[in-house]
Amino acid sequence: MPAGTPIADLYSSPPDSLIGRTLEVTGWVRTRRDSKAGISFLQVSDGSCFDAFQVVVPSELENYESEVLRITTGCAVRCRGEVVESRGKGQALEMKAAGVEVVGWIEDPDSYPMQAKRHSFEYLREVAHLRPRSNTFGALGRVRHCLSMAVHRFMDEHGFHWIHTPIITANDCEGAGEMFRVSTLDLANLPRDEDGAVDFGQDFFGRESHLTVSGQLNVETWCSALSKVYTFGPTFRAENSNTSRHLAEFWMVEPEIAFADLSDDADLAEAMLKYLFRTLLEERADDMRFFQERVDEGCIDRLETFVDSSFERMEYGEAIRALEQAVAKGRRFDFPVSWGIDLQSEHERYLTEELVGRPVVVMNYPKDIKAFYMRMNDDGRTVAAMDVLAPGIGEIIGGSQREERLEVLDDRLEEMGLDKADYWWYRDLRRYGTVPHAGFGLGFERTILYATGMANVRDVIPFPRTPNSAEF
RNA sequence: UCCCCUGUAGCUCAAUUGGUAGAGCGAGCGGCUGUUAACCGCUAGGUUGCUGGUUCGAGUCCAGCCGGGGGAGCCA
Repeated sequence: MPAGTPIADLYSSPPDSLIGRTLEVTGWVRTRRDSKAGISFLQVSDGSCFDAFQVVVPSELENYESEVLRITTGCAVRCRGEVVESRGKGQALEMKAAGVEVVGWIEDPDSYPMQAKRHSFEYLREVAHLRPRSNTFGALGRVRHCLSMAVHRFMDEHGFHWIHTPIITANDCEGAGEMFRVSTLDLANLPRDEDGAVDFGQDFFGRESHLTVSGQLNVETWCSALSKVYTFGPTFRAENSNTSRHLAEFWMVEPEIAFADLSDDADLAEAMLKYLFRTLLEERADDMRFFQERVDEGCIDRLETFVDSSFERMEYGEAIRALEQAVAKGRRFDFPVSWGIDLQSEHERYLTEELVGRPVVVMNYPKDIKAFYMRMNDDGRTVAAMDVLAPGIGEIIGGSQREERLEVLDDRLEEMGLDKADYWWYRDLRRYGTVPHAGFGLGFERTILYATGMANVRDVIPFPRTPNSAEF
């Protein structure tokens, strides 16, 4: 019982090669329209491309009255018939059905959650199991896949190796935010040590373990052998953050390159993003056209401009000066601007949305606001860190050159009150054949937001996990 | 975690200063048409998120709880 010819194939093949052929189309009915001239029209979608395919059903079919006229939005069907030139406008080809089998009915059409009408994204989140059947989410599914494959293709073509860094980590030293605990202990009856603390020695791994917040530390080890590596997988943050750009479970691309500095890192970020967006424009033109028409009319222009222009690069110090100049001209910010501050959302927005008008890379931040592993610059007060800021989204990439000098790294660990012993294998990389290297993390969902003009990360991942929300 | 907004039919929303609910879309039926966001007519559909309070009377006011959204922080 194989599926029918993919509808994408019907649209990508020359019409002449299809006309006159008898074949099958399988999918879900988007709409049914009847003509009392004795025919019905079914728009059948199988998700292989944006467009549905029109099936013309003559009333002569033996199940026309009994079944075809009862077909509603959402029914699963198998249609067999001859491909003919369409007599109507709006499509070149259509199927003249010789048989229509209703494979799956809609139990109660009146309460079917995915009716043939516009739905709000908020509503669709409540029916995440059915929302893939909508135009928008079908398009997002194909776009997400396209970008995923483009990540791997870009990396592969540039000599990178995909490293499957662990999801579970027993290192309590990743540093970036709250972590989800992984445990097999009986929560109702926790083992205690003599001090009354939970005895994690009895836990599955014999120590505390968590879900990873980043594959970076692990992937650095493989970078120090295979030179060009990356991770691409889920990461987890137990932060209680409730915004349109945060998820508790999200996907991240993390390249790491050896014999490289921050400038090489920014070059890589630029080349990769351009490749991703160029691929998207080429391979999912149908879906992007939809986003342009219904979601964000500027999305295609934005990507085309991005692909054709170079990154705007800016030193942190320059960014501060630009903000101070804006203040001098009367621009108001809630948070005061001075050298040394971490940029607030409003500051980032100003830089990328107002000052530059497209993504901007801010480089070399004050050391006190950045992580221990970022490389100390010669000025002694900044580190080789970079953030790529995008309009409407904020930070889409965070990266840095890593500190490859053991003494400097140790100083930083001490300065930040971290225990060297916890980082023994990370420090080993600096003891044995250490090398300048750099990398970054690209937020995959935020990238999709930027590309499509969607406004909320919960809508660009199939099953969003956020505080208090893990249905489905 | 903090601040703001919000919760009425399957969905999107309306309901004057508190007087016990309406429309559009969707659905069902009928009409019309090679239709395509089809169109026209009729019909069905609601214990107004939950609990309590004020009042002669609560969708409307108050308190608590639950859910949704936006923003902040954290970051990707």
